[in-house]
Amino acid sequence: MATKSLDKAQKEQAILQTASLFFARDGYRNTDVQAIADEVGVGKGTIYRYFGNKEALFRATANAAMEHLVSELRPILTREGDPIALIKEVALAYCRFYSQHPHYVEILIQERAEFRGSIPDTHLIYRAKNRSLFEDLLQRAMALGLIRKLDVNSVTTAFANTLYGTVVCGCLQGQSDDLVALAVPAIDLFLTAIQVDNGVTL
Amino acid sequence: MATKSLDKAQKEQAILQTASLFFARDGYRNTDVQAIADEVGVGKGTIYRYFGNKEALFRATANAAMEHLVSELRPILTREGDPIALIKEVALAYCRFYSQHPHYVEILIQERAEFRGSIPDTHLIYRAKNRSLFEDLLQRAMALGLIRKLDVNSVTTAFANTLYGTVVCGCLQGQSDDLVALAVPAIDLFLTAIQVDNGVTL
Amino acid sequence: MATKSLDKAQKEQAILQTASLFFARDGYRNTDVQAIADEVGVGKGTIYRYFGNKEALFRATANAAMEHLVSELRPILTREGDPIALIKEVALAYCRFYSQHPHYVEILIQERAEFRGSIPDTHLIYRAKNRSLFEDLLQRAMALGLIRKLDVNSVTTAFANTLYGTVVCGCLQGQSDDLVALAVPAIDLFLTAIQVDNGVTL
Amino acid sequence: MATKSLDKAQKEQAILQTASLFFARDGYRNTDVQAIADEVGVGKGTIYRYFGNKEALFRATANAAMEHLVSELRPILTREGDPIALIKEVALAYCRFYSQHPHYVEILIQERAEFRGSIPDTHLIYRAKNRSLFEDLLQRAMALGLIRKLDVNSVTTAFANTLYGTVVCGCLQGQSDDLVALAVPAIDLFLTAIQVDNGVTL
DNA sequence: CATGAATGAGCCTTCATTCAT
DNA sequence: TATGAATGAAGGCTCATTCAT
Repeated sequence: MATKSLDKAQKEQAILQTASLFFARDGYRNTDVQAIADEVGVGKGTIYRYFGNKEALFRATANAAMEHLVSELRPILTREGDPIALIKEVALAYCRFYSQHPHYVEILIQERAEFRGSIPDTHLIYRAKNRSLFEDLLQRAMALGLIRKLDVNSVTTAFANTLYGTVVCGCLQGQSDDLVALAVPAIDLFLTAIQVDNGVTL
Repeated sequence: MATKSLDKAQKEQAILQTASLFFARDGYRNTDVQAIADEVGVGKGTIYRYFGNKEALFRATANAAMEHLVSELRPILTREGDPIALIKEVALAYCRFYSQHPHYVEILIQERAEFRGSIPDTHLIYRAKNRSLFEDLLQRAMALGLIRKLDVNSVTTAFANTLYGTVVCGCLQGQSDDLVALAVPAIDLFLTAIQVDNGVTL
Repeated sequence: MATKSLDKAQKEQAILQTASLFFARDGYRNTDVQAIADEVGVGKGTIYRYFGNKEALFRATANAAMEHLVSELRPILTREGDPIALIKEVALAYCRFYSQHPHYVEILIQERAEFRGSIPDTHLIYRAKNRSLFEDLLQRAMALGLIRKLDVNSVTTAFANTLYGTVVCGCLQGQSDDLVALAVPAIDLFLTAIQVDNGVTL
Repeated sequence: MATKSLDKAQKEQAILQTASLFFARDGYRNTDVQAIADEVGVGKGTIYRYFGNKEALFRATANAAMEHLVSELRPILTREGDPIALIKEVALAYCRFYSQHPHYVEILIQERAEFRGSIPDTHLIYRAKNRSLFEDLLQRAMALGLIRKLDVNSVTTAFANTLYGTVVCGCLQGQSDDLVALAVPAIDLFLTAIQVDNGVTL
């Protein structure tokens, strides 16, 4: 055949892709590196050559998942426009992302389960790296008088945790294909709570 | 000596307790049943006699954790009084519980990681069994005109997911000893959102 | 109940009986002493009190089987009458015995399989103890001129091995309920061969 | 070194050979796969790679034994010449084979003891596959008027069982190095019985 | 005497990782 | 550079035996 073998980058991507699916479907510990190699069509040694060991391979999949997520959310977070609308939009995009890639949720759970404590959670690293963008949105909304004076940090954490809880529990309950619908009430409650004129001081 | 050895129930509890800590600290797959036996001071065979196999032992710890949680929340959920106050109280109790028993969070994560799909998640079974009590509180509050007309089911789910996300992410970030403080903003946002006179229609 | 528990001898017999069936059905190594105890309805400790250990229990079943066999064959071997007829009769009785108690065949195989070499085979001990009775029959027949001059020892061994082979292979092939029919041709060939007037010198 | 390690087929043979000896000497259940690996000088994993599991390894030894036996008997069974002489020759070869490889007898016993019923006995499978060759010899002898009119099937079974009984009992009695001498009387009795001019109708 | 809970040595099997080709 | 055969540490589970009650 013409392209008998993929080039290095393509092969790495193929391994990552397959590993991701296997880790999500079978769990980290139940996934045999050999099975990934067989599925991709490379030797087991190649995987070790590319990724060093099983743990590193796994982490690479977790990172790729988060990179993927960020690549979808960043454009929204950095877009001009009504901050309230953007907050809603990014929240929905977050849910839609996991709805389209439910195995990423499993990856996050697997990571925590297997490596709890030994290294910082990839999910939280990415949250930390990007939360300032979300906080900027809140600041902007506050400056425009669209939302009440709130502790931006606490509210960001609360919202992030709410979305996380919704996505994870939704997937656990087999509603991964409808995470958006599941999240809408939670998002609306959040927006309701932060907006002005509700006569309540938080 | 008087109490040379524990009675059957005590021994079972001791095994469950130790298993719980080991599973939480090392993960399900990284925990050697022998290590649990050694720590408890019984033979490995005794553990197998009591629980059948490693998986059953693990599930027993997950169940015990949930029973424990329920035993703390039920009295609040079934208490008379201001529903809004009770909602807040039960949410705080939920967080306090996990703050005091952070390893239970790990147990839930481990369960999902290892047995995803093969059996319904213990956490969700318990949530399902007890959610009607929470919904009753919302209904009561609604009847009293304390909160807006909302879809009780959706709101319950949203709130449960929020608390779950807060607890899990809090533990992941090493803030397990202060889950209550972490949750307060989220709880207040929720209460703000559902209460009347905020001029917003959900 | 009146006879709440069996007396010592009865209990020993019951254990032996059950052990025999279990060892034959499941094999020595696959038989759990606990299972025997449960089936008999006694404590496991009782079995150990009566028989010492699993191996001794097994040997006791092998011995009982052989005692049983001998108790059926002896009367024939020691009976007066036509030696040729008695030879045939004892051979048929041997086969009939195993046809009626096919699990004894398994016991013999199990014994050999598990204890090969470590102790003399029960089956062969009994054969040795009783072969002189068979040889007496041959001597008698020879003295009466009914059979040719043969080496009694060799012929006895040859016949015993033939019957053994027939019984064992018959059972292995699932023809344990018809060992007699299977043996008749072999027995007749044997009788034909040893009798006079066949013009052949062995 | 030139032949640093054995090639695949050689290694498989070495494992089979060693396994065969261990299973025969210690019994199936008492043989530790690790011990075989150590003796052969390979890792335990290698054995599992080659044979899958302990049972399959065992069955492979049983099959190899039978293939070996057949490879020795077939040339005789298919040779031209005096059928009576060939019958005697093949019988002697059968005994000589087990005399030279007495551990194969143990393998057959072990197989039956451990797997009774769960799978057809290897020994009997091979007997079934090759008995027609022996029956052909009998037919030929009958056609030539060398032996009486007999039921070929019954006689074949009788003879096979006789040889089996002789070999097994011979080995059990520690006479494995002289099975041929042990069998000669039985073989001669058989040949005497089937040949013509003995004035008896079976 | 009888019991059966407790024990722990023993063994099969898996799979991450290595390294000779 | 790619491969995949070989490795062996690790761990789940069983069950004969003991002994306190």
